[in-house]
Amino acid sequence: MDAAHGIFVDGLGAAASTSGVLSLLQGRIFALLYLQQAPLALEDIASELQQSKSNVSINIRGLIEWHLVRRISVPGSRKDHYEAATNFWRVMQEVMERRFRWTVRQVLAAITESERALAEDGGRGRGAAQRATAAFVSGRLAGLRLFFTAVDAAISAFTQGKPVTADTLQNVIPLAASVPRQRG
Amino acid sequence: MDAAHGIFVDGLGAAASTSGVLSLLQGRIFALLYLQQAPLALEDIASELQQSKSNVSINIRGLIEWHLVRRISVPGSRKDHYEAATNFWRVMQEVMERRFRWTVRQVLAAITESERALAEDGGRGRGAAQRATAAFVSGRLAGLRLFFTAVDAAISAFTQGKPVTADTLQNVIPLAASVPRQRG
DNA sequence: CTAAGCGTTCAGAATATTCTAAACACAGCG
DNA sequence: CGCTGTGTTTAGAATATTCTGAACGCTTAG
Repeated sequence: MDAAHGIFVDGLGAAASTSGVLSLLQGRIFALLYLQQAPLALEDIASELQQSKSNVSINIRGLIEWHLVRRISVPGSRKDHYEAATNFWRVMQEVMERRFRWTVRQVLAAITESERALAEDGGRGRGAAQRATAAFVSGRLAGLRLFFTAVDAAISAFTQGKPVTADTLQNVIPLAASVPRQRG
Repeated sequence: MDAAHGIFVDGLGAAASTSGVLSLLQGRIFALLYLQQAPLALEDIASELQQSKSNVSINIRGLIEWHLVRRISVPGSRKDHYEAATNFWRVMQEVMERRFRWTVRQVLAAITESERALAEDGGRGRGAAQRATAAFVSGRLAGLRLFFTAVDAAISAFTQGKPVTADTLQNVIPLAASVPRQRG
């Protein structure tokens, strides 16, 4: 591996490790493959990056799931070979859907569950103070739902190639709990 | 903490832990504060979530940096109090800039460094094969740069409230290294 | 049918991260 | 002044993650 290649592998590895999507090693594997004209065998990747085959095997599976790497069969050889994919837009769609949107849905699900628990609880507590608290909580949940629903819609539009504006998001600002005096 | 509150805290904790932005505990802290009418002291948060004060202290610092929580001073008390912020758009801008965009810049920096190393190397190797390889690598780096530059611009536009379309991104598809025969 | 080559799985080692409790620093009160 | 109640720092414990090498199963060459 020459100098440029080494720098690229290290750089993408570092970027990947802070991405929240790929591991450091996955970044390195992709970088190695991306600058390669011919597909590489698992063993070649492992030795080039000084990692065990098992580790490369596991990490490369993730890269394939993100559509960042393709497994291809090379005629003369029994080994699996791999090459970098270059349709980055496809990868981005995948990340948007499977990671960001999934997290958004998790939040929405939590809100829904909390609202249900709150409603069931309404049959119990009776005091005026308790009703006021419930109303406050309900309002807060509604505010968060509004925002995350908008985010969900924005991601959906973006991945479908439609233009996206932030204006819905910008205007979702529930009232603060108190008038804060910021501290120095 | 009542049932609805508990569900919300657990749900946001789970969501946060897979977000790549917040830790599990940060998700829980925010959830706790968000459903609270009055600001809470550090100690209250720690005892409610069954964590040490030091741990809460460290995690809450991150929440403040993301503008998800505000530190406020309560007249009667010497303790620091905290309340949830509700300007989620602001938070999103921050995350876009400080996390996504930063990763994008890391990739662009890696590309630039690699290109420089490649150019310096050009003064050395002389064979036709070596020149062809260098040309290929150069093309690959250029392709990646194109895409990530577009992503950078898109993030920039989005955080400034301008509409964003994916069309630039969709069309950045460098040629594959080989014509792959996909394996079953 | 056997043996070799290959990728994957798995138990445990190596490493990184998260968390705690004790020590510390700093403020306000007596 | 010193004492008390704060938040922060820090060293190390607890936990989670990543990595390795051996074992396994599958395929194919001989």
